[in-house]
Amino acid sequence: MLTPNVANLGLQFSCSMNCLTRICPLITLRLLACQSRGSMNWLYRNIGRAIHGYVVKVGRDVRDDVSVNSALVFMYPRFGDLDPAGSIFWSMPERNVVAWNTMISVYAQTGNIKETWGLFNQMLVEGFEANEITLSCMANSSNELLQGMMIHGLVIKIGLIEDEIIGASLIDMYARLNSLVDAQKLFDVKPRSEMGSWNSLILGYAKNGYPREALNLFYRLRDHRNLCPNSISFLGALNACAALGAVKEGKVIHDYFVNSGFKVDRIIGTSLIDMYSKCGCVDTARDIFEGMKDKDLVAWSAMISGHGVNGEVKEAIKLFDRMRKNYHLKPDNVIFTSILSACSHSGMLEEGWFYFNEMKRVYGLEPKQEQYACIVDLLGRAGKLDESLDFIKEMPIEPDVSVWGALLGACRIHNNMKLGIYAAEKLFELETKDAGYYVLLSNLYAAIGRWNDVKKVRELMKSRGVQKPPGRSWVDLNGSIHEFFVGDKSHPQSDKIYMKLDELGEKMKEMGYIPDTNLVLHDVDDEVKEEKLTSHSERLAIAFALINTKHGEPIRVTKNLRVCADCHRTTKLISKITGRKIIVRDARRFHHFEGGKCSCADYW
DNA sequence: GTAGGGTTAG
Repeated sequence: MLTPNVANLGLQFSCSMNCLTRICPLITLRLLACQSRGSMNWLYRNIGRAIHGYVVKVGRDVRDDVSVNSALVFMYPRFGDLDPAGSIFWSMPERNVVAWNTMISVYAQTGNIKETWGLFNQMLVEGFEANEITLSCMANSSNELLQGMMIHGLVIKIGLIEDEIIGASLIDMYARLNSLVDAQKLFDVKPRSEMGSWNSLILGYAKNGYPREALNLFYRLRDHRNLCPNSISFLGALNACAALGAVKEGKVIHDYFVNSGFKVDRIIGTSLIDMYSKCGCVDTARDIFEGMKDKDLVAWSAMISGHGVNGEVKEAIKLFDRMRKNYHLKPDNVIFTSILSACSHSGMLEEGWFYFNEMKRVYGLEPKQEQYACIVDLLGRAGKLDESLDFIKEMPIEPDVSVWGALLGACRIHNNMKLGIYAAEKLFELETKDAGYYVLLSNLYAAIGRWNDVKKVRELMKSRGVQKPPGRSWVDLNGSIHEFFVGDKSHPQSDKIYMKLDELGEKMKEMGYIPDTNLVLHDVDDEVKEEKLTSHSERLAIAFALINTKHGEPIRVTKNLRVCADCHRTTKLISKITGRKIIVRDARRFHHFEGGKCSCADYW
């Protein structure tokens, strides 16, 4: 029985027309129940549509009911159908705050920031008063600090600053806008008993580049006299471990979760898949994934990208095909992004194009910036730079920073100065604050010795307040983290580390290795450049790990920036010389080095 | 009835 009808939904009533309104709450409840995100999604979608059909037919009282309509507005976007939500909302004969909130939250969740703010303004103009849920949604869809502060001000003015929902949303907002100090301040003045605030701040730190702080806060909560972590707190902690690549710490937290009596549900399961994948333990992630009873799109998504990011493209594609064949799940933009990026990082040009076309043809999904960037990347890495530019020119939407950035990255790989500089100009017109792009352009200029332009890029960064974080690499040795900066000599074992690097350097030179000094960003002579290169943070970390682990044991290193081409070559050689498996996770992906080769096949 | 916690490229 695949097509539900009203009879089997329990909505057949024998009541006269004037008591029709009585069934509205029941219909509303049924509609709201249609929001499973699991593998039964398709069935609920059919049920929801059937109920909607019934609502339209049964009579004006039901058709015009505010709750019923709000529930419909709420339901459709859960199935990815945004249009019906908008048209239902606008054709409602009367609306209340809940109806407005529902529509605002739909726009906020789908990232339509302009529409969200427009709706919010109109709601106020029409004389409705914002409540805690409205303002929580608005905090959510503030993507600039000024907007956020305005909402914060409004919260104070309306007298809702004590509200727990709002407190958590504001913390979340400040963290997302990279204003962790403000987030911490809000947390500090809140009554500490509010779990919402703890969780918001733990997640805020974890997701916004401060994983260590997230874990510290999580441990404070663990040791708290009156409170203990709930499953959301664990999400934050696992997220932080994923960001750190700290698999041992992650495993301890995983065990702690289970021993505390929590059940690994779909959400924690997905988070575990993500954590283990991002720590390079794809097998463990896979075990958890296979053990999950009801996998939804997000779980599949996490596992597919887990394979992709670890260089296992074939596995990623196999899994994607399995998902489409065996389940009634409709892939979304996120899954396609993972698949496309996996293809581009393995140079699978044809496959990438195939999936890009399939997105629209089979699933009716409109490609977004992310997917366009993937294709630009795909063409660019394969050396088809002109085709890549043509592709950008034909895009139906205005290319954003990520698209131009992908072209710039490809130009650097293939040393195409002219096009690279063009891409960079386009990129910087968009006023990005992402330091990585400035470094790319700077590298381009440095490679051809245009030091004046290198200086100009630096000045541009300064004037725009862009800061390049210093390169850091770290190793998790028996649960404690050892961290290294470029040229770092502060570690107690520093002498041994540099001796190890010298020893490896000699062996590498015997194998014909010549350092690529183009990659050092300073206007200095070659000897000094070489010295800087040999002390890149990941090399220090690798040498440290070699000294402190048993022979044959794999080495895991995490780096905050992307690994440079020279370190990549070097690590390949070190894996051959020492016979060790070296797993490096950089800011973007994994490199599994073994026997002189890397899983990324030199595409990254 | 409406919010908040899992997945995404460059």
